[in-house]
Amino acid sequence: MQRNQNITELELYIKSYFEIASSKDLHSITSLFKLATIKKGEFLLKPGKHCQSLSFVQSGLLRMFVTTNDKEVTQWISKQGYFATDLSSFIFETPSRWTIQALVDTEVYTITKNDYKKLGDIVPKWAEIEKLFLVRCFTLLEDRIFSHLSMTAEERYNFFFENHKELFNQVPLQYIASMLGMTAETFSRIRKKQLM
Amino acid sequence: MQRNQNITELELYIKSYFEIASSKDLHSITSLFKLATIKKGEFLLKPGKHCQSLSFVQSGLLRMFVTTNDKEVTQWISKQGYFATDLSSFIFETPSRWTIQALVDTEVYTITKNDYKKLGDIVPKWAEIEKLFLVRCFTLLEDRIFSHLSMTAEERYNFFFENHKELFNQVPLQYIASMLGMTAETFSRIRKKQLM
DNA sequence: GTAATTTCTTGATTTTTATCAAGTGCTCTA
DNA sequence: TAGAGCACTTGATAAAAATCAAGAAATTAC
Repeated sequence: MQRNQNITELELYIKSYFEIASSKDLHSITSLFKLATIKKGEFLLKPGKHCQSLSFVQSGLLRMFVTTNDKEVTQWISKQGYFATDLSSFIFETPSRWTIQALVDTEVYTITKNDYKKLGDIVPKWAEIEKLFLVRCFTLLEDRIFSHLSMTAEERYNFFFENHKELFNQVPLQYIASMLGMTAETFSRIRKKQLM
Repeated sequence: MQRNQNITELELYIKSYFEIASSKDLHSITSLFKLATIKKGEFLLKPGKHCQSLSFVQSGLLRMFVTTNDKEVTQWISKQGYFATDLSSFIFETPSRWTIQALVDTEVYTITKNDYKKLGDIVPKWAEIEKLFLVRCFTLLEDRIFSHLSMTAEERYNFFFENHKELFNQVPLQYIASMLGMTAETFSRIRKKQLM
């Protein structure tokens, strides 16, 4: 029962985005994802390693970041219903550039590279589903670039706040600041302004 | 002869990035792309339209941009060996967000949505090639976001200059400035500094 | 529950970048 | 070849954002 309920998030996700998938296909896909728990502070991926898995966040939060000489840059925070991986490393089997770390105890449905490769054989429409998924991701990144070309820090703050309110009291704000391309101080001042 | 030489760029591209494709597959793919010429100033795509085609630049330059109330934002400039399309519109058949316009007379190899759909049936490994292509694009965008999270305007200028020198005397510089997320004035000042 | 650590805020200051306003030079065209 | 439009530069100024330095507040560890 608990098990069924857990799998629901991932199934729901695929179902809602890819109507294309039949119930049978849906089950073929999700059954290859294994539930795992990552404790707060633990790492799902470290830079230089080959990323061997693709994870779907069932609950909790994962942060993807890079540490350069002087500073740490947060690229993305995956909340419930989002995926986390170093896509390039996962697909091309190159060394990973990102660190992925749990911000809180996090439940993930994880598929290994090996099982991932099987999907094409098992699920007739997998190629199509995968394509649609990748294009969706591509478009999100395109939008994010656009936000840096056309918006001020304050506009990016507001836009992100509208779409991810719940993160603002679950995540150290410095990480959101970094992800939006501003310092923690600037973030703090914008935040104050918006709350008044 | 001329014809053979022309097709080469696209074939070379696919060949060099996707070793996976056999000569036969290669020809199946490229033969669906039709050569077309877009005169300087003409449009390949206008916002609101459904993007019906994917184009590969054989020679010339295409600019992808958005016009908002107050300003025009250049998202990308496709030079020889690059593709141009509104990917989201092309795949999901939604209204396009971008304008794509030729900066100079431009030769493109273009495939229609209809023909594109056939590729999966004609080329056994198409799904794999397409996936690799999309992941490559995804990674480029990821890098671009990272550049906005971690670099100053000057660093972005230098990085782009290193990788796309030839654009600097082929394209109105204001477009490159916009694409890098800075004003034409800032771009001009950085440029002066680098030339001295 | 208290100390230690981390996160967040605030103020002062500097740096970066945008904006505004001219002016120069180039290119295309008639 | 004159002149109309662009594209680019330059300077002065304003605005945005970063940096530096304390402190306050919250969280974690003991």
